Amino acid sequence: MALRFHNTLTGKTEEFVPLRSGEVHMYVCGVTVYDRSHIGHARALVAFDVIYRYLQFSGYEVTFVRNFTDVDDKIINRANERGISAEELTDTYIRDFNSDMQALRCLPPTHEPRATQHIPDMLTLIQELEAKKLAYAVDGDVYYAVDRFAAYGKLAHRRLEDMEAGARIEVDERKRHPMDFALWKSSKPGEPAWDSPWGKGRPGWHIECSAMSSKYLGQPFDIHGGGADLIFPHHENEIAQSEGAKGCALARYWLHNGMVTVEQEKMSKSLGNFLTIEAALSKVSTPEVLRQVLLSSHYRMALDFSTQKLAEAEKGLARIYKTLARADEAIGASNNGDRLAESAHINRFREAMDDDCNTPRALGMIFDGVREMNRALDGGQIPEVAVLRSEIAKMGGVLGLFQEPPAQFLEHQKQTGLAEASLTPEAIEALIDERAAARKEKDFQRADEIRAQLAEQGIVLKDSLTGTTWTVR
RNA sequence: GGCGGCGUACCCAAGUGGCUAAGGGAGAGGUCUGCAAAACCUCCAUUCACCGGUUCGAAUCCGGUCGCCGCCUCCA
Repeated sequence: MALRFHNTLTGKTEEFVPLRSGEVHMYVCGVTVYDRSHIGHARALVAFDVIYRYLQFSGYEVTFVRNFTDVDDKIINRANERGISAEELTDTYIRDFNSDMQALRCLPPTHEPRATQHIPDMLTLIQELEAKKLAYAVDGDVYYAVDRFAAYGKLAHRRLEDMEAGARIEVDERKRHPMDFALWKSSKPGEPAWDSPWGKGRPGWHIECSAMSSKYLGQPFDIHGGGADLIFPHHENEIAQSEGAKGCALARYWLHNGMVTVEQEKMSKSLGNFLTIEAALSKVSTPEVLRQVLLSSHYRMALDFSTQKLAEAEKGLARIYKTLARADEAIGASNNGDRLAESAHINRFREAMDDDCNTPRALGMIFDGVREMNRALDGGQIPEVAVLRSEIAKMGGVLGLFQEPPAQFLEHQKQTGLAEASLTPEAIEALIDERAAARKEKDFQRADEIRAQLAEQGIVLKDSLTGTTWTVR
């Protein structure tokens, strides 16, 4: 089966055929850097990171562009509040963003352009629109004339007339049409400003994506992605700008991820229910746990975030890593199953991923593989184990999961759990020694007392031929 | 008001015309163990919000009802 994506533009799931064979050009809307990124951003970033990885896995050469919006009202206001420059503010949050991305194992895109570094490209584009009478200037501002673009509303599947009816639109007398949007805004004193044919000012929000996407990817390009909340107006306006100016399509496949909700409500600052990536990561033993949660539901569905989901993902990941650790021990460092032909697992994984990047189904395949691997381990079938181990590594590579050495993951989880318990490893070891002595004396009553005592404090003992080891919870 | 989506077991979550409704978590029993843990095995939805219809056959298509969510304003 061929790779298929759900395309917002057509409302259908379609086979993916890139413009140029073997190459994919993809643009994803990044973040506005005026604050820490939250788990809603993480959802979008991870979703498209997996799509990026899977396209590469499928043999495509991918050019992936993701922007930083580093000029906008929120940035200016926040910088003023703090008495720092907009640039200082955005530099700080770009650094934080990068560290979040690294933690979440998101691969760096091919290009990460910043809006402020592409002002001339935007000015050129606005002038093209003005020349085509798709834009008009009023007192140093420039607006896009939506009713001059016949296809306006085609992405969001709305008609201009319908939007006016119930919409909460601020009436701006200077606009020719209530839905007209700013391409260029005149600046007040003290605000970041660039020279333009219309006087000092700064770009509107949507124009940067139109300018930067075509600059790095050409037009049309293959895939344009972002959160579902960007469909209207942001992406609709990008289409109006780019297609209006160039007379050809902007992008062919429009992909949108679903929103993250908390207790059934979308995260937002006003509701006070947003959770930063940093805060979410502080609740888990390793960042992969958050990534696992994010990939446990299909990228287009709404995802209701909860600490329960984190806990379940933590257990699921631990199950996988435990098996991988067993496998690595059984196989030994030298041996590997890479040379062996791909088996049914990889093919079923591909089928799941080909189906609009169905990561929950793909994870199901992986858990199937894990069970099979444990069975092979129990049965001492090492060659089978080696093949499965290599397959799971490959599938994990596409999802950006199971990338840690298993022993390291398990140790990490142990440490995290231990931090919540009130015991030191030394104290635990001492009790284990005492228990070992008791067991040697066949004093099982005392031995069981120690087990129970530790269990009460969340420490689980595991006896084996080589001695007793412990884990948390 | 317009547009879009969702409602599947105790919880999470795939499946969108036809073999036994994936997978994970929780729970129950078993194998193993001095006892445990882990792992494995078995069980855990004759049923997919509800009501009609189409069909040889529907969770899946069509119509309607109820409930929830998102967008239409800055938003990933």
